[in-house]
Amino acid sequence: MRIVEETPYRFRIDRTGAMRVPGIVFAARSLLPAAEGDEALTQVANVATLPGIVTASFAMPDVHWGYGFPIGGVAATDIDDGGVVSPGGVGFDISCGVRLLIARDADRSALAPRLGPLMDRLGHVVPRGMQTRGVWELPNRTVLHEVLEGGARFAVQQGHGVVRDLERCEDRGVLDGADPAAVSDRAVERGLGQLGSLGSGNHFLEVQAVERIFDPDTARPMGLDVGTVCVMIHCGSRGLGHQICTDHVREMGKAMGRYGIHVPDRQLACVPVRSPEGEAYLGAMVAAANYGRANRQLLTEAARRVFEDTAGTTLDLLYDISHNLAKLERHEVDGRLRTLCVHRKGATRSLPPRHPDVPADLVDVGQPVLIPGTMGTASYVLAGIAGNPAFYSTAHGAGRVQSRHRAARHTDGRAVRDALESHGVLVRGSSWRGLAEEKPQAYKDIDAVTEVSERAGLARRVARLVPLGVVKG
DNA sequence: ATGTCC
Repeated sequence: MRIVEETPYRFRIDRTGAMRVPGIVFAARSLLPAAEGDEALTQVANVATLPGIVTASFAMPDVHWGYGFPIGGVAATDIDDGGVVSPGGVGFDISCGVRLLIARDADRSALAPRLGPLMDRLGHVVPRGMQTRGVWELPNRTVLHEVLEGGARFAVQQGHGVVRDLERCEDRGVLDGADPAAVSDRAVERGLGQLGSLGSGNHFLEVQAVERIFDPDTARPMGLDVGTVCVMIHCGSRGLGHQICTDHVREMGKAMGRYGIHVPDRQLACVPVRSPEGEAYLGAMVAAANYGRANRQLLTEAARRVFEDTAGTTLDLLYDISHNLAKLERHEVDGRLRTLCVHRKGATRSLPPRHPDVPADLVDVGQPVLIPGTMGTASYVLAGIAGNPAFYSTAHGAGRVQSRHRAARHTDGRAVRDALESHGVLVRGSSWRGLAEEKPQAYKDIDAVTEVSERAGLARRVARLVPLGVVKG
């Protein structure tokens, strides 16, 4: 496999073999994996073989190895030209995403004396870790089905939030087309008790402060200034989404042959979007997406109660965005407007100014793009820009450079906590093993990832946020 | 990511 440097921030994998389109990697030499034989870049090339794929198999600056598709991958298929949908292009944690809340009445210096008690309270009320119960244990399947169909909108209707929250959610907090019948009994069982919980791995709830503004004219309407206190919530659809992915990968693996589809990796199981199996997956995926959005909404309410009680401040939602999702979108390809199934796996949608799906009061600046770093490092707010070449997508995080296993091999989670606290970041963890797996050294440099995202023409940096305290899944 | 393998 040959990597061609098109510009310092854009690399091309030329078509070979069964590839239908080239691979395009937005990165810098310093972020690019050791080119030949790299697993993530091989996955970029594998994705390029999928039926109906258009333009290119894209990789974002945080690309790394994943299940079938790379994490940090974007692939769009033309649904009227045999285009497929692949659960591997969404990921196991369907609708995993980020929301950012802004504290209205307390800046960093005002909050400082109360940070310890605040983190203690957050640590007490935010459910996290494997197999945890959520803050809203659903009484029965009927209510769960309402979550699957209504997402964050249903949560707000039930009193868990305010209407303004929905104006700042992707798709106003709910995607149409959920099909609870395509969600297995086992997925439902797993989903009943976990709504309003972080989970584990890289998921977190973090108290942050704006440390630097890159673009004041965009930061101002977003409500961000140096010293502004924020809460970032990163979580997904827990066991429900995981089970849906597992179920539908299995079904697609069996059905693929009937559609004459052959892929270079069985983890790329896929079927045409316009097929019974494809529609079933998308209906179940939308249900999980709505569950993930309701999950973040419930955790928002838990954080709000703590901030109001402990610091006397209200939390306003800046934006909520998923970075693991496939969406049917209209895009112009080769001069023709087409309906595409855009897979974003570890990639953030980033709509430009004046796009109709950007919240009305932010339409002049573009969609907020939320990019968390790893525990103890910075996170970023960016804004979508016109001319994004990857179906309006950009990076989603720092991106791993070490596997979980390698990260934890010679590291004690206590040492990770101590190092963070010595830098003034309060840590409320879930497991020592988990902290070791998430040590900052296991990830790429988030400053580099976001700088390259900007230089590659994917988005523009607005603000850099630093952590004050982290509740870790 | 995940009742870290039905």
